[in-house]
Amino acid sequence: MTIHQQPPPRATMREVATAAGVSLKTVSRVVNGEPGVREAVRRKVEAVVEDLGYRHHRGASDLRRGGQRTRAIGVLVQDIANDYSARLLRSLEDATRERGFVLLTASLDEDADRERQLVAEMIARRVDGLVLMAASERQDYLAADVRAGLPVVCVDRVPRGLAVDCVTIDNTGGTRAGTEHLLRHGHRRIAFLGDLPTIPTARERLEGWRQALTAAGLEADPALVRDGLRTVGAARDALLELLRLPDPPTAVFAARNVLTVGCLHALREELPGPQPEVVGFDDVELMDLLEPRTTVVRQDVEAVGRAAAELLERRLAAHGGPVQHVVVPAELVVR
Amino acid sequence: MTIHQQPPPRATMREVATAAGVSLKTVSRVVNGEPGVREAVRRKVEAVVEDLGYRHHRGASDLRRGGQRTRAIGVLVQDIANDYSARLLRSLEDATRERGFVLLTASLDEDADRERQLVAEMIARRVDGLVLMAASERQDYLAADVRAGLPVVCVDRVPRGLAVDCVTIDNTGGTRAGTEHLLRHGHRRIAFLGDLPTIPTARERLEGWRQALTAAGLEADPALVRDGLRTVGAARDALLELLRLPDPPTAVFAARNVLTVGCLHALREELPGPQPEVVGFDDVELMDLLEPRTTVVRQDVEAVGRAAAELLERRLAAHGGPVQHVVVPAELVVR
DNA sequence: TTGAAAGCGGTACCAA
DNA sequence: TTGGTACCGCTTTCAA
Repeated sequence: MTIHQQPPPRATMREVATAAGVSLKTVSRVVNGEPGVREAVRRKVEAVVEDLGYRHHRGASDLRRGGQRTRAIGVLVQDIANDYSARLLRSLEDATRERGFVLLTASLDEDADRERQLVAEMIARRVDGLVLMAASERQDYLAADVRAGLPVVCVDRVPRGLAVDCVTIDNTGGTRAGTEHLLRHGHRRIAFLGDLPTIPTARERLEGWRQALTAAGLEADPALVRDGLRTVGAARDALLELLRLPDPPTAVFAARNVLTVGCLHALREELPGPQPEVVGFDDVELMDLLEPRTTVVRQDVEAVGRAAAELLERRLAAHGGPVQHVVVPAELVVR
Repeated sequence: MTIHQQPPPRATMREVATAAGVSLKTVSRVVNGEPGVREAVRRKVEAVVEDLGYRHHRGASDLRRGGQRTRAIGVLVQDIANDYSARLLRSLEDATRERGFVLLTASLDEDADRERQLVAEMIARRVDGLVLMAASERQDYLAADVRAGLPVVCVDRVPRGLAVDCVTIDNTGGTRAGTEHLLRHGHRRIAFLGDLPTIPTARERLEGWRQALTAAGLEADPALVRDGLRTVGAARDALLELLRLPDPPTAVFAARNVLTVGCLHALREELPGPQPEVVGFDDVELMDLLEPRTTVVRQDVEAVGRAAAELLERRLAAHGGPVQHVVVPAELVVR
């Protein structure tokens, strides 16, 4: 017979108080480092705390203090396993750690339902604020909570239907710069590989490509656009397909790190014509060591995280004030 | 003059009850989807909930339910921005999401003090369990909490001074396999680049290198070992230095992803002699496209996450039972 | 310096 | 089907 011995429940303040022969309130004072306790009493209580393995219960404490301050921030990103999301998370962690914040994190996978569900979960847990890399088209479902004082900062994507602070990369400008780089190299037929067109960021990058071509007096040929690409394999296949066109591109702009990797894989295949030049959005480790050299538009993810943390803390300190939109410039890294 | 208008506090169940003209308990029933409420009343309450923007307060609920179930898991990894940690996190997320768990995440940066501080923080927040990629040498400071029923699973590193479940990679075996691969290629002087020797994982990998050499009847020359390496640059410099030895290595085993990248950078430099063959622990994206082809020991991070989640849930369901140690095999990917 | 009692936002038990 | 009351673990107020 297996007996599942329930471990003894954790000691509470009351138990510490009883064991130390003092009142509950005195224990509270000691645990919170408040003054007004005789040194001898304080020592006695601390000994019992140690002895009973007492651990402060933040939930109960927060509840009683009432002030809606859990010192937790909810962070919803696309995919924690993706380098971009992971680095953003890390930079948020660094920017908030010293003030004692803890991060509740989750991945959305471009799923709007998951976003709403997780946002609700975070709110139920009374996070002090929310950093959101939205998967949904519109975030108006958050309006009531924002009105109720929940600080929200959208990152990477501009909020729609909701007036909150946000931090984005200059997607259009970055893509334009990358495309112009290819134009300067004499390319006239430049393909574009993009993510789901439902993602604002993806649309902005497509727009940058279009702007660069138009400004150069070229037609933005729709036949050279492949979007809705989400994986390395899809990008690879798309590029190979483009190269088999009657009038194939001589260069390609890959609008996301995963897609750039896909292009580089495609270049290893038997190509029907000359090797196209690749420029990608997002730098990827080791790419600087690869032949052919691939120029990239690099985003300063750490700056995005820092800015988001700053905006959040400002709202945390004082609700109100106009909504802010920080645009972090993208840098062209020519290789 | 700036007025910081405090937003109205969130509506409570009591307020919903008053507004709906029912008792507090009835609202609780509706919110929790409990039976025993007339359809008309339920609808009325739901309307008021919507109207007042009521949001359930999990903290208060958990407190009253008492059962120590916050449905939150604390995950402490080395560095969220590192690919390995990020993928582990993601696989833990996937494995626990369906059961409604939320992840509290933080990076330790090999800092034992930070580990203790963050563990305390997690416990104060009453996480249901802890996944720990330890930075500390010994985890005995957790003994009281484990005895009190806190499920802890150590990942990547075997716990010391604490009897808890753990999931590790076969570091020694993986490194041995990688080193044997180099021996088969005829190499006799094989260098080893490793992380801080205080990290058990790093020591195990060094041991694998040693075992392979000894088994081949060779001396494990300490002059060919460089450890304490933490960055790409440090690994690069270390390899270049080794290659300038009077009797330089003809091959090198890099014991971590960052160090392998460093080696690949070194190969781009002006080398004093022939190019050494590199084998690395951890696969890195794009490495398969690089020349020279680099063989790697690949770890199944997702399997580690799944196993950790499984062990955790087992403890969550029923405390007790013998401590388990899952070893995930490492795979040699020959290129 | 110390403690008793009330209450934070909910849930459980039992009575109506 | 509904509601009153006690209470989860802690902090606050105020009195001793």
